[in-house]
Amino acid sequence: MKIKEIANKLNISPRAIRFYEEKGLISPVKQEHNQYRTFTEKEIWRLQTILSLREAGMTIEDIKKALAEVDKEDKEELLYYLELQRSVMFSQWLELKQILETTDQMIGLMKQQQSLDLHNIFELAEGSKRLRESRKNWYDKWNFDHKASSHDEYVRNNNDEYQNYEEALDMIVQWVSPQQNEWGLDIGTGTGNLAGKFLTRNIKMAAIDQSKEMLKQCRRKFPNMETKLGNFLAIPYLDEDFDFVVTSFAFHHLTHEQKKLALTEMRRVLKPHGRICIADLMFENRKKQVEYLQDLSEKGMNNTVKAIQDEYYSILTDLLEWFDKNRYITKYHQINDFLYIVYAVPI
DNA sequence: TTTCTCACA
DNA sequence: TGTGAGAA
Repeated sequence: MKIKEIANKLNISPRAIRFYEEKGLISPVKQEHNQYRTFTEKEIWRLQTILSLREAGMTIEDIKKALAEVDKEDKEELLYYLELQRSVMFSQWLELKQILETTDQMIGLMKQQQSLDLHNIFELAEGSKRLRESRKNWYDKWNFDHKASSHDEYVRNNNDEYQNYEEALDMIVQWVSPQQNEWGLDIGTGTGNLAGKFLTRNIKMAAIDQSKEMLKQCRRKFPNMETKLGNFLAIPYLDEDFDFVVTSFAFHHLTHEQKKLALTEMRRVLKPHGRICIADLMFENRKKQVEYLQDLSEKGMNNTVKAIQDEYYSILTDLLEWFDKNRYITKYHQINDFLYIVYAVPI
């Protein structure tokens, strides 16, 4: 088939088809004598795929990568690209939503004061910008993709960071004690251990993680769990979706600023009565953190100091304060030196 | 008709 | 991320 025929068939310009070729997405054979391109069924299918992915908002470069996976017939990798795409779109949606909110607040201010209070508006804009950057600045410096295959074993054998692991997970299930028809979300699920505990109690669960390799393991262990690529700062679900949100041993990977954003995100995807349960490594308060780090550096354990600073352990009192401000009733329990479990129910 | 190239938004 | 014009 010649270029105009498929152009008509697919409702695009011949020019666009040549453009896709130029970008390396397709490579139709050219006839010897006149250099006309000829297209086979396979190429039409490929073009259709390109158009669909384009429709889904993928850039040419991303489509190129995705098509490479199609060529390799790697279903899982293609799925990953689609999910990655979805999570990117979700972040963009959240950003737009946030800009909308900021604008609404500005409109509100204008109406209230009948004049431009530049200072207020500047603060709003700054706040919005900070949130956006906070989202953008997240990256996986711990390389969880790399750790995925040995993660479960590491957890079992690590009596430091993952001390009382099973106990903590069981306690979350117990504290949340979900009803049969409820639906929960596990953020930073890793290989799905926490979500799995709910699932085996016949509770419908969604599990998200930013690492595709972790999710692979998770799907292998729990084939009927819903899994999605995503993170704390852009939870890939619509508003008011879940009855409860849980997370274990993951919250400390966020900076303090990002933690607040994450809590706001959790509240967004929760139904109004939705509850939150977090098990993680924390300091009881800021004073204890300072003292502990001082103590360590006096002992010359600078590596440990750095490790703890890098992991941004939560401050229990900060967390409780946020919940209090946002009208939650909380209870918490200290499991060991650093491991706490916090449970929050809206008033 | 189609191809290619250059410029343009 | 495409499009338009013009020459071959």
